[in-house]
Amino acid sequence: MSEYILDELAWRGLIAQSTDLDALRHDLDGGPRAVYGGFDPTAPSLHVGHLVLLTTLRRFQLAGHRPIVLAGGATGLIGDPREVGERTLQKPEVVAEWTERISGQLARFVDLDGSFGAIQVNNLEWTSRMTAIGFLRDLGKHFSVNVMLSRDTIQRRLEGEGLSFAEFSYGLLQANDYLELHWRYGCILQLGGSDQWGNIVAGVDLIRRVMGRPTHALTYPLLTDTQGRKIGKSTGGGGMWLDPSLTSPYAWYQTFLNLEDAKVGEYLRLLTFLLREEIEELEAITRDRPQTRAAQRRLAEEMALRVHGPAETARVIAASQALFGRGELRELDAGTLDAALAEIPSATVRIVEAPTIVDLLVGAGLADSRGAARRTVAEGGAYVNNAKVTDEGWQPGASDLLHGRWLVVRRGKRQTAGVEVLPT
RNA sequence: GGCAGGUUGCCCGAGUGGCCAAAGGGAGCGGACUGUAAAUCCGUCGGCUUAGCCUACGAAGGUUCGAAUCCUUCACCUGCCA
Repeated sequence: MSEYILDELAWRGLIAQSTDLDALRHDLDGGPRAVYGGFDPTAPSLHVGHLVLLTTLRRFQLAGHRPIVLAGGATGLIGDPREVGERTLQKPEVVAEWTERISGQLARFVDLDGSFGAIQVNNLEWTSRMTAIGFLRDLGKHFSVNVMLSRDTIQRRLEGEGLSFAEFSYGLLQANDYLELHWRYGCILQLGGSDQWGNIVAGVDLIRRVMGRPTHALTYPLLTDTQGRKIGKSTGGGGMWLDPSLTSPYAWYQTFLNLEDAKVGEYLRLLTFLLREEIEELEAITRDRPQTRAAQRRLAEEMALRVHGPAETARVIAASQALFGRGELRELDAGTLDAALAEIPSATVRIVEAPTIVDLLVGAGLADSRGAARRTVAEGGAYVNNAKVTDEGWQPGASDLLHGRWLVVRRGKRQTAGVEVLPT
C-alpha cells in the first residue's frame, strides 16, 4: 500500500520540493517507516496552516507508516527566522504553556494507539541537555556558514534589518531534531511547508555526515489566498485557529464557506481526506454552477467536522442557515433562534439604558469604537433583524425584539451578533 | 570604541518649524455588482460627549507663540572604520 502514498501526495498537489523521489519511494516500499513533522509553539494554538502538515502526516499513517509529531518546546524558545524581522522572545513559561496546549491539539489528529501509533515528542527533551561545547563541536562543526548564508530568508534579513545569532542558529537545532529522530526511530523523512526546505535539507545533510545514511526531505506548498498571502495566523479579520476560544466554530465554518472559487479545489486537496473522484466532481460543479458553492459547503463541513466534531458542526450549519436563510428572522422559532445565536458573538443590554444602534454595534463587538460604529451606520452597513438602520440615533422598541428579547445585529454582509435586551 | 545614516499610523513609505491626525500605496472595513465568491468601481480608514477636544510620528527632557520637523540625553537598528 505504501507505494501509493507519494502518488496520492502528487495528485493532491502536496509536493512542492523533494529530495530524490525514487529513492524515497524505494525506502517507503521497504516497510513501515517513521516520518516526522515539527510544530513550534509560537502561539497558544495551532492554526489552519499547521493542519496541512498534520493531515499529511495522517495520510502517511493511513498508508501504513508511523508519524512522529514533534512539539518544538526548544525551537520555540529561539524562533525560526522570518523575513519580516527579528522575533520577540517569549518567556520560557509562556512557551512551555503553549507547547502543552499545542501538544494536546496534535494528539487529536493522528492515531497514537496501536503498533503503528504515532509518536509524540518534544525537542526540549534532548535539546535542553545539550551543552555549549556539544552544540559547537558536535553540531556546529558540521555546518557551513557559507551554505547557511545562502538561504533566502537569511539573505533578505541580511539585506534588511539583520538578524541575531540566535535566529541564525535555529536551523542547527531543527537539523539536530531530525538526526535525533533518525537515531531513535529510524525516521527517514521530514515533512514541512515549502518555507522549511532549507531547515529540512540541513537535517538530511547532517544525518549523512554524522551517520552516513541517506534520508529524505519533502515540502508542501503553503496555503495562500489569491494574493499569495500565507493563510493561518492572520487571515482577514482574525486568525484561523483550531482553538474554539480563539476562532469560534461558526467563524471557522463561515471562513471556508466563503472561500474564493479559485482556491476551493486546492483546499479540498490539501486539507481533506475526500477521494479524488469526489474532489474532481466538486471542482466541476464550481466551474459549471459556481453559485451553488457546493465545494465550499463540503469543505466547510469537512473542516468543521475534523476540528470541532459532528455535534458542533451540526450547530454551525443550522446557525448559518438560520442567519443567512432567505426566510424572515421573525419566523424562526425560539429554539432555532436561541441555538443560532449561541454560535455567534453576543452581548446584553438593558432597555432602560436606551441603547442606540451605535451602542449595539459596539456592545456586540461588531465595531471597535463608537466612531467606527457611526461610520458603519453612515456607510449603510448596519442592520438590525436584517433591516438596514441609517440613523445613528436609532433605538430598538419593544416590537423589534424577537421572542421578546433578541435583536440580531449585523455589520456588513457577514458579521452578525445577537444582542439580548433585558427589560430593566 | 569612533564616525555616518536610520527609528513615522496595522504594514510599506512621504514629510526637515505653522496649511500635519500627517501625502501615496497595501491590508482592513462599508457600499455597488454577484453567488454570504473573485475581479472591478466608489467610499472609509486614531479616539471622544465630533464645526471642538484629546492622544499620536522610538523614549525622556529642552528651545519656540507654535515641533513629526530644531537642540540634549538615552534605547534600538543599519553601514563604514577600529
